[in-house]
Amino acid sequence: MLDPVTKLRPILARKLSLAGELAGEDLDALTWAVKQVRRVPAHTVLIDEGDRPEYVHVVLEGFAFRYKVLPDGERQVLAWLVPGDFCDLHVAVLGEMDHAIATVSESTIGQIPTDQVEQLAQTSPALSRALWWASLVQEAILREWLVNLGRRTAEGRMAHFFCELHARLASVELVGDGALDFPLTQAELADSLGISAVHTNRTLQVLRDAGLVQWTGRKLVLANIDGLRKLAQFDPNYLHLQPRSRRGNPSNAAPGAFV
Amino acid sequence: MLDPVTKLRPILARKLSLAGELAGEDLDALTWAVKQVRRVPAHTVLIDEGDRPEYVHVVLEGFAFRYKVLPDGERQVLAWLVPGDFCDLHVAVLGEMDHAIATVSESTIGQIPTDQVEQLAQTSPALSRALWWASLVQEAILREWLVNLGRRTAEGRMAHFFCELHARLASVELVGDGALDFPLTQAELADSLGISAVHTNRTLQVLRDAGLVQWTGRKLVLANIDGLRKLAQFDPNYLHLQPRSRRGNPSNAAPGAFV
DNA sequence: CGGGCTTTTGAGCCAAATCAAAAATAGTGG
DNA sequence: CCACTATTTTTGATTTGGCTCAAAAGCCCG
Repeated sequence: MLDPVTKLRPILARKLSLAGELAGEDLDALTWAVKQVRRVPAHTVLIDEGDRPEYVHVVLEGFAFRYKVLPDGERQVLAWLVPGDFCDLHVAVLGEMDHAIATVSESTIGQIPTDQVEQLAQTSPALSRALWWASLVQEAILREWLVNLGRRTAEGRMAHFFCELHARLASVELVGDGALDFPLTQAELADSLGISAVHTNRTLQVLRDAGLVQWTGRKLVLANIDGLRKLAQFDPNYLHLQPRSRRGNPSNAAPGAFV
Repeated sequence: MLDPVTKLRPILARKLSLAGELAGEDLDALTWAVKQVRRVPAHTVLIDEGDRPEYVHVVLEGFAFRYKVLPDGERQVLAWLVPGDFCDLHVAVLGEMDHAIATVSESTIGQIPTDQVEQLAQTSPALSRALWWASLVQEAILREWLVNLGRRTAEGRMAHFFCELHARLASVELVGDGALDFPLTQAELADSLGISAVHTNRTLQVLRDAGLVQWTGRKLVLANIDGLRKLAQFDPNYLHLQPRSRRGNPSNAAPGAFV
């Protein structure tokens, strides 16, 4: 279980540092704006379609996911939200939610009053920019998912999903030598990849038998990341994780940088 | 051909009025910020993956589209940009483009220097909010497309695409009794729907034979919108086009409102 | 009127869906 | 700690939606 006081700030810091430099005071202000830290059971709806939330939610521990359910009952997962991710930074502008968000695993969720976020953003351009960045990266991920569903086979989609989650969790230091938390069922994975649950199972077996991944309990091990990346045609550029000044490792970069 | 001076402002006005009230001065400021209005041929790349654009592009006439191309040559269209849509409002925050944008038809494109947009947004909260709204609606469309590719059949996808385009063009007053401009080839439609060109053709025939659509030349007629909406399970909520105070037509709404 | 797109058709094939049932796991309460 | 459920995973058999390859027909436009 997370200790709100000592762990909240580091999580926000790790995440937002990816957007660029951020002053300590800005981080403090954001940390203090988190009015509640709730412990939420697995499979709990945090925000439902049609809601007009008064709080911005931040995932601090555990996994949550965006999703939509069609009239015929089909469900599509739209995004996975991992520690450091904001759930609904900008709903206020749109008015009401056009999708729902729920936890998969038991999670710790921070809540910031919507108006306080707006106020903070107005006070600090750097913080505003960092929150923007977080929001735009989520949009970039959405675009890549569209490519995933539109133009990759089941194997490619799954491999891509694993690579992305690995990269995202690694960026907030939640990967211990290739092993990451993976509290999903195969049915939930299926709804993320746009394939059936049965086919998800069979596709998974292919990746397993090829020695690419191991999935035991709620732990996922990417046993052969290069193989997965190749299979997935994975290019992490869209995650915008590398410092903006150093993209593509140009020859004039300092040797050893970012190793 | 568009007359920059007399038509630019109305296009921006129609689009941004959907976000809520906007003062005349704000619109003027934005209009004046458009430094260039370019006439661009069909099939021209406006911004490429990896670019760091100095201008924000606005479509004034014609259609453009976002897309990504995979190493194996597969292409996925990520979004269609129609008159009033901004192409790259916020790339500055992310640094570089993770996808490309090109025209399909001959188009008129307005260009606003990136720093001027930022400055305008800082000066006018209302304008800032309107631009935000435009950006977030594009994200909402992206989410719905994910549902489309993940959980609808080819027929449903195509019907949904037609319904969406109709709604979007109608919102900027570009639909004349069910007929809309549709300058795509079937191959481009295929890359939008995540299906093959051949299957696109056959799916189209099904919709045509069912009397749902007519597509001749570059004009598309939705002959049976209700039928299309049903087939597509189309719910326009995600476009966030209705005034925020009046969602779902509650019983206390004035009779005849929004007819 | 000819050459390059775009659309259409045909035939065969394959990836993934569906339906159904068995095996394995994970919880839960006694 | 074990029996009893409920969920999750796995397997099998069959069907189908959509893909590929290839060629023909239709268009547009100089």
